[in-house]
Amino acid sequence: MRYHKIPDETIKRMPTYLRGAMRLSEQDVKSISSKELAALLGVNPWQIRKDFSYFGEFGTPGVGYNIEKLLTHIRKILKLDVVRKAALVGAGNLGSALLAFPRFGTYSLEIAAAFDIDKRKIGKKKHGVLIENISAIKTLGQRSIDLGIISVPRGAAQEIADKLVEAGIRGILNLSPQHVTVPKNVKVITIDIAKGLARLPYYV
Amino acid sequence: MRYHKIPDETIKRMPTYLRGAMRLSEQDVKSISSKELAALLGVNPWQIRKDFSYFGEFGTPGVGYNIEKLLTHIRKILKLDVVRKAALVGAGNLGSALLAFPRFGTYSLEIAAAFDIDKRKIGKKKHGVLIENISAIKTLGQRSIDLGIISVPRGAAQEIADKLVEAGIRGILNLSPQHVTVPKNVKVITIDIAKGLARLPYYV
DNA sequence: GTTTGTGAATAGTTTCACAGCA
DNA sequence: TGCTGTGAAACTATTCACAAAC
Repeated sequence: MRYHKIPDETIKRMPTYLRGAMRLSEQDVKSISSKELAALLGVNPWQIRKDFSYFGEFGTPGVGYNIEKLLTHIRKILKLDVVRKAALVGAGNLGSALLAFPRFGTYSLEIAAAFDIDKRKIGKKKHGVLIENISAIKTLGQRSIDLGIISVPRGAAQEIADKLVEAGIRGILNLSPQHVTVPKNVKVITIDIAKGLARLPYYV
Repeated sequence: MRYHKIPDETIKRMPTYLRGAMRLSEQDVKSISSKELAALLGVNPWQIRKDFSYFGEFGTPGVGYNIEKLLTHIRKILKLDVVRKAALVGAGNLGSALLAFPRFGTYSLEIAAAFDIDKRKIGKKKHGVLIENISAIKTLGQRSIDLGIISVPRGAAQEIADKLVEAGIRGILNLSPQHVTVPKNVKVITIDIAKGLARLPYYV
């Protein structure tokens, strides 16, 4: 394909394709057609082909996509070809659940630091990660951690976002139901679980 | 506005507007302009006006939107004007975190039942909700619970979805990283937290 | 003067259909 | 024959600009 801006929707689907490729790799599958991969992931075959085509040709007509090649490509595209370290802020119920998440490893992601305001938690380990004082966020710059996860109550979200930005964080996963304002060189992705559930009755 | 199909993207934004209106109501604000509401929520004013316009005229030119009217309208649109009961399946780390979630109440949502496969958890209460045996899912139909939340490991997701559908559940929030197939009269919304984080390095 | 509601213009995304390659 | 890659068409959503309402 010539030159094209890559649709954001395509980027949103790439982790799904990565996960699919990982699964197939574990099962020692060597290659797969867009049709089979589509069935596995619950999407359309032409959508997969179009998405992949934005990044150049990596399939073989008549055969399909080589799994190992797919893995390498997608990891490079998503910049997940090296382990990415993230800092978790807020080790409450949701935060603790994230520390125990086995899924991050699939994407070469690692929660390398955790922070909380609660003195009873600070200094203790949760799922192998030491809980540090919020004030230590400023040391993140020297620890090659450039992603942040906000799982604090709504009222504290903006303040934490500011601290993370100041510490040199470049991407934030915001799990609070609060819009946070950041400089435009920092990317924020907000996921509000309650909002997902709130949308369901409409369709029922 | 004449007749128009409502964009799904509009529906996705409605819970955000509802949350904003709730906050303003608590602060005893009586009315707000699209511009002010937009600033509060981090969206565009014309987007808000367009979204609202799909449901008829509920603003006053020169003044703005009446908060109480807004609340009533959005709740009715999202069918959140009555309390909606949901069943949680999987009371592990993430599931337990959801049981403690204060946010669901904001949207008139209530986790009214919880199920797990682990015998040590069954019969005990977590955050006020009794953990029942997975086999009791079939009783949901008689308990006026028509929403389900799946927070079980990937491998069990489809099986749980099937059980929920069989019990008469109409909407499912799937928090596992697994595509689930359901009859087309059932709506599934999948939220994969790890996928959100996995997308961040791309933008960094 | 201020702010809504909305047709029209623009932008973005998905789907199709098929040429071209293995 | 089977499957990819991709322009073009169809569809969906966002942004604009301004008439009408307060």
